[in-house]
Amino acid sequence: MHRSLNRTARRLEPLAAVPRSRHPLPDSSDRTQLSWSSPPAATPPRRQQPLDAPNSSVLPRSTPRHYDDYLNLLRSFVSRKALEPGKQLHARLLLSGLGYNTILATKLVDLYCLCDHVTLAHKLFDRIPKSNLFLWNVLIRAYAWNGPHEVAISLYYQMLDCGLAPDNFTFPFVLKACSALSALEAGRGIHELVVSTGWETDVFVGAALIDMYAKCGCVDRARELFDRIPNRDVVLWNSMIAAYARNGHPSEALLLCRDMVARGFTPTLATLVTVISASADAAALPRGREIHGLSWRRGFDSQDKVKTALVDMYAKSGWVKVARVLFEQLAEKRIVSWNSMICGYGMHGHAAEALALFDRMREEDQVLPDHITFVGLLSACNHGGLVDEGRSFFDSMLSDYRIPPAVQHYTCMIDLLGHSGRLAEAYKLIQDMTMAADSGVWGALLNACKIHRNVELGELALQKLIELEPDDAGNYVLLSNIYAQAGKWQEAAEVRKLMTDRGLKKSIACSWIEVKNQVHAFLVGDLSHPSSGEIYAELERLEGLMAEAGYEPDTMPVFHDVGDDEKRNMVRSHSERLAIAFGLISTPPGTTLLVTKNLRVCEDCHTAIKFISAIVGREIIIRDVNRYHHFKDGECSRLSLRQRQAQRAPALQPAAAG
DNA sequence: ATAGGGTTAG
Repeated sequence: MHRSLNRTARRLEPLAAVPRSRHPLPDSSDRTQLSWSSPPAATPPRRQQPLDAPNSSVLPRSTPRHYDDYLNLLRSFVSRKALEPGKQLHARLLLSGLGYNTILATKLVDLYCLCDHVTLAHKLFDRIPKSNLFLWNVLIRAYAWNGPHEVAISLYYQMLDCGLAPDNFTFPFVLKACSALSALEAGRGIHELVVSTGWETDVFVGAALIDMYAKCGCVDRARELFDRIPNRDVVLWNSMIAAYARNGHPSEALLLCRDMVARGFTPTLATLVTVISASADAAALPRGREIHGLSWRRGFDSQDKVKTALVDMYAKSGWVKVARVLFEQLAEKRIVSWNSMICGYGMHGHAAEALALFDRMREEDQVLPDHITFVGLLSACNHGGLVDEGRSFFDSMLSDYRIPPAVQHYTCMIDLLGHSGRLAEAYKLIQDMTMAADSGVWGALLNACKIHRNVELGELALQKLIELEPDDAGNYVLLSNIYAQAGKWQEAAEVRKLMTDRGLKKSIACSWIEVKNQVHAFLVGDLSHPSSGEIYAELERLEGLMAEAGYEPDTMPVFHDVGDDEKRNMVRSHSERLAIAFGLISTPPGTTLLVTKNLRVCEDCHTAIKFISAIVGREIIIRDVNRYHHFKDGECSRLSLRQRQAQRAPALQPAAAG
């Protein structure tokens, strides 16, 4: 009836819209000082009476004028996030009899949420009628933003139980909580309701759904949804681009960005940061530079966030010096920038530079290191063979910076100790861990066991790995190699059989190189490239020169059940070699080559590429799944075992020189 | 009255 008088009608709405039985008030003994308590049961509230209507007992304090004053005050508190005045007003409202007014209470809940006092907000929420969708939205939002995210989802279900239909605000909030938890099942259920309530094509709801699917790893679902939304805006495009980027599809991210520009959308800062990071992940320097150019044309390149993404991109593409130049240009160096540069040095094996940069960061004293800084430092120590420095960083995390080491830090330490042959120490560290060791930790130990040919510990690590990830073929392959190296052919074969019995296949090695803006990918023994003839001719030419220089193929990485000649052929046509040979014949002499490989570079290729770099006089950068290898003049930036041992020798015998 | 996307590691 009075629906057309929206404002008035809302203010005057009857209060008892939610049956009390569904939301029992806590008993009175439980009430805290600030609770929005209803009057004691002996004098039940006159719930059917409009709040600010004349009432013989509360007439002076519920005049409309009074109400508006409160509302205006609360509005200003919300906009200023003024918590203390809000609390005082809360107390006064309790006395004034406006304690049941949904709108005022909701504003107060809103204020408490915005001031990070979610507990207080929730207490208040529990004591007021919940007929108001806005009230639910505000509280769900608070938990979605600040956690615990589970509460946001459970509130959403409670809201449905109350018979309220979620709207275009509820969905993005609750979906954000699902994203944070990677709660795919809950997200799917919410999606169903989105569809049946007709909100699927709303850009806000759509973006939230895309984000949820992306963070649960379902890029394809995200894309289906994206395609179904007719009127997309920039944020929706950005969400989909980010969905590809975060799920390991950098090329799709870049293509979609191109598509977006082609359709007349102007990239925003978020677009550029996302695609720059995508091209960093793809180690796609030409495309990264193209986007650098685009950022420049759009006037975004001077922004620190773009610049930091570029630091990361250039570092990952092998241009560490350019990254450093951009890093120095930053107006303000925040933790992300320091981390990008430190990690950039670390992954290229420039341990000294990484450590020096960390020292400078501490001297400048503007920002504190975080857990990522330590991942970077530890991996720098790892790639530089600095075991004792790594140990001391690891110890200082907690003692100097109050950062408890997380699983990743343990993984770095196991890697570091393990690579250096300190297997017992590594295993001891796993046993001392304060949390459960994950597959990364055991994987690091297993890898170390392979390098140092420790069969017993390797078996143990593999047992753990099979429990944790029974479907990962790589584990079986590693153990099989350990057995093979120890001459235990029988066991090696059993592991291989176990793997095939379970229907597992090793992922196929693939390497790629970009030449003139085009990606050329190669599989092992690949003959499909148009230049295959020239590629294999080049490899043969190099092999002759390598043999003269003293190169001996090591066929150990290849399984024992293959004949020697075949082994030799398999090794010589490893994908990284094909990519290098193609790079050599299709770029001018002296050009640095950047090859990316989806798995690790095998030991034999590692040796072979050292020879190649010397023979052709080129710098060759290989980015494998773990790190970067810079091959130059017959050497690699990845220290050999002997070099590592030489480095730590002085530390082991401090007094000997005396 | 309330809303969505972006950078570092693993």
